[in-house]
Amino acid sequence: MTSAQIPEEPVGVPVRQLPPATVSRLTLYLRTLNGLLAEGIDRVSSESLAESAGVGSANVRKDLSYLGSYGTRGVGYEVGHLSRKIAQALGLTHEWRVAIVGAGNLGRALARYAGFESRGFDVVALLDADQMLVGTEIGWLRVSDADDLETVLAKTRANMVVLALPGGVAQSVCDRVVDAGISSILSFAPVPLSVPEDVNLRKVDMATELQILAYHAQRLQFPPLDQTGA
Amino acid sequence: MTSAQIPEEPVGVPVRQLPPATVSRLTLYLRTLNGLLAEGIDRVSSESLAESAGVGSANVRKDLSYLGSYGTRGVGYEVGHLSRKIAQALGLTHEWRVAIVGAGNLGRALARYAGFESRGFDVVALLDADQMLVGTEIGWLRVSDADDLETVLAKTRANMVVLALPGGVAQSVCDRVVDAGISSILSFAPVPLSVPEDVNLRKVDMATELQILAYHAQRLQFPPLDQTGA
DNA sequence: ACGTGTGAATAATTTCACAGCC
DNA sequence: GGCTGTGAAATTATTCACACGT
Repeated sequence: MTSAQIPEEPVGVPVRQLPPATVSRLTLYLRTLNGLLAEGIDRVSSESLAESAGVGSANVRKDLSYLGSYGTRGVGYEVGHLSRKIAQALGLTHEWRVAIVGAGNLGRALARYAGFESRGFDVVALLDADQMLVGTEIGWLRVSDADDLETVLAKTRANMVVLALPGGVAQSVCDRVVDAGISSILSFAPVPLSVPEDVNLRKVDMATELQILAYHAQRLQFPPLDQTGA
Repeated sequence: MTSAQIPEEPVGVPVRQLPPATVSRLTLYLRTLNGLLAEGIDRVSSESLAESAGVGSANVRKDLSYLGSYGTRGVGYEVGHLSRKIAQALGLTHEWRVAIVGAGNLGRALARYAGFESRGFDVVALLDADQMLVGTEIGWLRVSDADDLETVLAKTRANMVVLALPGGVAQSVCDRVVDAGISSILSFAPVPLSVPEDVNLRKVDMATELQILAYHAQRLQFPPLDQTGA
């Protein structure tokens, strides 16, 4: 039983707009903090947060300062408290219901990915257009028919959608998702998608990441070749 | 103590180093260009590249100018040529052999992900510690025993490794991979990893992406209560 | 005309360095 | 002594605006 530590601040959302670079690092800090929590460690310095996130400690302190002054000078940060503050700033105190469209390899992997549940994202639906898959159980979900997209989204009150489908159909499904009123979309489709301005679209492309690695690897492994193109 | 800092490079040769932000956008342009190629479209403007990448056109032109002047004023860029130039700049003309460690849901999804092959990455091995999986066929690969990691990496001459495994074992496997001489690692493990400085590690965390979405969604749906004092 | 290429201007981000508090 | 919090400086990235070639 946790004794009364820090009085829960009556949510004031004292946070203004955070710099995008800060937002993405906050998720890294949060991950580290939750790991520390699990280990029972309750204090942490900007230095060690910095190390596990791979950034400088001044950067960490600056990021955290946007949330307010939750550290103790000469001591560090209290893990539980900081974790809660970051979660709050990121909007993770709300309930996020995620529908995954596409029950192929990736969609199935995502549907069973424990990391979602454990971090406050509730996977409420898994859809696919393939009639062979519709109705089958994957993880704890039954695959719904992608034809019923709008109905399923409404019924499950999903407020986020993950697109895990082939490039060919991504844009049309994306359009339907947008029309259904979803404004937060995470796409794993390896194609550019366009959405209205008020819709938030993030893209993850595994091959892209490998390409960036390739660029750096090339620079490490191979001497600067001179290639004056024909 | 590493003192690899170069205070200033008195270059006489054109600097080959690309800004990190440019490198990641180049992968987006490349994706678009390859799509255009497939459609048989052979010219493109910075404006339309910009649109599909979601950036400004001046940004595109600046990025491309680091590679040289491959556009034609008043006309645009020749799709095939530009595609090749970008691929070359990113080091995609080399042969990249990727070993995937972890044949769980995600590892399997990655092993069968067509996007790798089609973009010049050859998946040469899939490993797992689970004896139930070792020896089974996934996609066109037979799962190798993770105990034989070093041997498999050597035999397949893998030069990149993708970690698709649970957080608990990620660091130890990562260490072994590094010891085996791999210096380009893409991790999907939802934990911070530490590697020597000369090793290139990139991290993709699906939950992280959802968290960033959550932040923006929260700001859309629950407008910041404007109460600085009132 | 049109759209690239690019220096110059602006904005964002990171790093420095040190005052302030425990 | 140790470590946070934060203005100021440095660095990096984006945008502007227009000259230039086709």
